[in-house]
Amino acid sequence: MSQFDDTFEDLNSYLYNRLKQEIWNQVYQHGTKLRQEHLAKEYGVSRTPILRVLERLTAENILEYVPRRGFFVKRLSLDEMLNIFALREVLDGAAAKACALHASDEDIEEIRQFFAKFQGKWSSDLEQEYVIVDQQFHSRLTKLSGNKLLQEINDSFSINQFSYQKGLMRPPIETLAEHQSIIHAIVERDPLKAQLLAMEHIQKSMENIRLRFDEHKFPNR
Amino acid sequence: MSQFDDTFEDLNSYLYNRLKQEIWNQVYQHGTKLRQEHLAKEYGVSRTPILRVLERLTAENILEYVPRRGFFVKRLSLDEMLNIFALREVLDGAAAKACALHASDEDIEEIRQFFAKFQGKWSSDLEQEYVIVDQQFHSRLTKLSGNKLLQEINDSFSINQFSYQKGLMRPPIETLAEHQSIIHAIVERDPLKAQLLAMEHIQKSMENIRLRFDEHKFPNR
DNA sequence: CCGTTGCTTTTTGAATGCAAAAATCACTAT
DNA sequence: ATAGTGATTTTTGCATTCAAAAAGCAACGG
Repeated sequence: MSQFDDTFEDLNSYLYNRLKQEIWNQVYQHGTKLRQEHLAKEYGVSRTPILRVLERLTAENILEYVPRRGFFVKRLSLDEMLNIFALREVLDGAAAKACALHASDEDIEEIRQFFAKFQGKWSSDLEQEYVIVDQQFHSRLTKLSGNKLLQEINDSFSINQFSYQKGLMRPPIETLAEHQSIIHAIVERDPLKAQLLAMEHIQKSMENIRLRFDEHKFPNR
Repeated sequence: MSQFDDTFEDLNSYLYNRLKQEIWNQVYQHGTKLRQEHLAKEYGVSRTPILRVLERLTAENILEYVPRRGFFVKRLSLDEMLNIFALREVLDGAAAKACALHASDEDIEEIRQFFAKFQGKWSSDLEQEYVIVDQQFHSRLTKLSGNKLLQEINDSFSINQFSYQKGLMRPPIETLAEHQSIIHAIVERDPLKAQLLAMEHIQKSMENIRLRFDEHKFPNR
């Protein structure tokens, strides 16, 4: 795995990946303060390399830094969540458009196969797998757009972490159809259509968040 | 100025702003290696706070970090430049749309006045001022969109630094008209039109970069 | 019972020290 | 000259230290 390479290559990026992963996995809850000494002990290093990582994750908007107080796992308000989706709308739109324009035929063929295994009946296992493939699909489109900035932005600002949280996803049946139609537009090399469909796709997810929030006031915090 | 507040508030953000500014002002050329000791002496501090800042600017894509080698002022290739504009196209589009939708009447009135002083004849002074106002205009739209993420992204990834570099700007006469029509669409509360015009506006700047690059191979090594 | 005050402990911010890697330079041999 | 080699200097990476700020806590008074 690439995580192992990082281990030997460079302590800094190893710690970075590890902490980011643990935040992702909710080892540290939203709002938690990350004490430097604690992390240092946990990872068997001193505070110095920890601080570098904290600084970096802060710049990526995954942590929040309050001078003289410390670093906290960022807790997202409804507004911030909606902002993320408003952003994803245009980013994923741009990625889909660029794919339709620039991706190679082989890459497009690969995309076409992405959801092949989800044609039959749904099972609980399959639904779980779908969440992963969904995420891979979006990240693949971003990659194939050829715009590295798009990738970097998606990795920052908690965008990916947040978008695929448990409890926020729409039912696969809904989103599968949307994914298929985006793929279709890309296969047809119709940039505008791909863009608009990708944007609608995210808009609907955004609407979903809004609804859930209104209902349960969110089981978070 | 807010820069002064930062000075007294927090060494970290003071150093951050200062170094960022100096990179902006080309005190350190693209590609230059930033030696920690040198910066520490320059700013009269130790390497520790410097390192934090370097780490942060790296996450913002303004510096490049090579393990065991150091931090370098990032040099942008043509592709990276075009990527920035491809991104700005959708970001500024989203901002303009959000303004047309959500900005208050007072804020819109303020925007309407932005380019009032550029109605008459052009002078060299006025052209210089226009560059500033241009930048303020775009950043104002982003702010009024109400989406903080949009602002943060524009501040990161060298997007703003790069977009308003000397030598990349189009003639004011061209862009002024485009700015006016974007403003008009916002005043009319026409989100779609505002979005499309903003996107076209950036597209044209992108085309401009491409042309310049073809011509002179760019006077940037 | 709650809030305030002052003391103790914890945690952060920044400087310093030291080992290891990288860069530089001088020297040699081709 | 040029390429290659080894010694010296510089620079980075990480640990440690210490002062200053913040958090925690206990005694006190309302």
